Amino acid sequence: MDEQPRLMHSHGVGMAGHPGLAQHMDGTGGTDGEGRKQDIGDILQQIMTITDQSLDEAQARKHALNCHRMKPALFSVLCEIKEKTVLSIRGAQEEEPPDPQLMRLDNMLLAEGVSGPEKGGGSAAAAAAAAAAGGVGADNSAEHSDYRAKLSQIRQIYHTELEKYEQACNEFTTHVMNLLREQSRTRPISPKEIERMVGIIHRKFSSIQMQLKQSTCEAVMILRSRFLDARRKRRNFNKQATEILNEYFYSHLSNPYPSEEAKEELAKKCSITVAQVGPQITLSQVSNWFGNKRIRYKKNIGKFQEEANMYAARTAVSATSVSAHGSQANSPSTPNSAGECHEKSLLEPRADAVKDSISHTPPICISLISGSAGSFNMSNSGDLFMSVQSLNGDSYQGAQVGANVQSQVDTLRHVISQTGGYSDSLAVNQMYSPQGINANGGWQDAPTPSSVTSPTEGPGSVHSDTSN
DNA sequence: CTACATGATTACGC
DNA sequence: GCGTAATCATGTAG
Repeated sequence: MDEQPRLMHSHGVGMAGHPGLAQHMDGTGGTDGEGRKQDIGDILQQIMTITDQSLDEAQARKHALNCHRMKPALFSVLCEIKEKTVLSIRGAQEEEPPDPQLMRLDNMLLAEGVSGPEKGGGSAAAAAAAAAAGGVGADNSAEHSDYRAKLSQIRQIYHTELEKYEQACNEFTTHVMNLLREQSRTRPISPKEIERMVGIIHRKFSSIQMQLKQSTCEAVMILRSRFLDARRKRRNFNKQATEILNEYFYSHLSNPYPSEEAKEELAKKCSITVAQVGPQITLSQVSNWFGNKRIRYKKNIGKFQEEANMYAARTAVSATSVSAHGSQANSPSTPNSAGECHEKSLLEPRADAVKDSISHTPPICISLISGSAGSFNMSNSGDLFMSVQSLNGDSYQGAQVGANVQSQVDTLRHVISQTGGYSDSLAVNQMYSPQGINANGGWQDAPTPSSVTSPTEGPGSVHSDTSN
């Protein structure tokens, strides 16, 4: 029933609209269009008025509320209720302990010199890295500076990012605080809640910061591991350095444990000998070298026999020239290593033992000769010469020693050319067993033929320091 | 490319 | 902290 008229009405309205439009388009009926425009304008005006009115009204109401004498009390009550309901639930989470992971990251960044004071930290960390790698720290400055440069790069990026984050955090916090303060005029927002909100924002940003710290740490670790890897990279010592080390080793075969000073000496000498720009040889490298040498020599003496003979011969020659001429004019490296090191580091602490060995000197010489085929015995030659030198200093008859040595060298050469003559030595080994035992004492399990043959221990231990 | 040489590192004991 | 033994990883000669 109603349907019809309504439809009709709507239709009518629709139809009423259309003709107007058509008319307008036709360019006819302008007055009618003007009237409609006016209508729309009126409507808009009305709407605007209404909005303004309502806004004003709202403002007025808001103002009235704010100015209401009950407002502060009401507000505080509402706040209180809110605190009790919402905040108390979250209250437990409020005070979380400092994140251990974050602390770790912070500590690491500090240790690596990323977050510490400006320049010192970086180089300190580089030095630490170098120390960890077993280096001296002063060497490989090129690698060092490279490391430092990259570290400071990381550092810079880190600080820039951190600053950015902090700034963003502050901006956002300020913004939110303003917003909340503004809102607090209309809804119950206590300062405490604002504080809490700020806390949440800070936590969010600190989690972002943690990511930054984490990635910075990763970058530092990668850099560091590369730095260490670079150092770890093996480079063979050059021939001269190896010779110096070998000379020392074989001339102290009975006790191839250079003292700290001896190591320093050797390291210096090797580095100097490496006249080129090549890498310096550090103390730890000398230690490594001796460690490796000892173990490898011990494992396969046969393999090193020839080498041992060669160096023993050299040592003998140099020692001869030393004791015969009292100077080391020729071949700078060889006599030096045989001479200086012994005197300075290896001989001095064992002066009593050396004195002890005086009476044994001739037999030792014999042993040297006879045992030349076995590197172990050869080793004693070096020690022997060493003690001879010191004995010289102790006003032992130099001439006699010189003669002894000379004859040894001659025999040595002969024996070396033969490479046999080992079995003969056994008997003589017995004669100088103190020396052999010495060798066994300090350089114990050396499964050298001579060491095997060397018998008793009793007196040996007494003299064992001779070679030391 | 392979085998060996060799400097460096690591695990362990003292 | 040093030494040993084992091992890794690279250099080098063939």
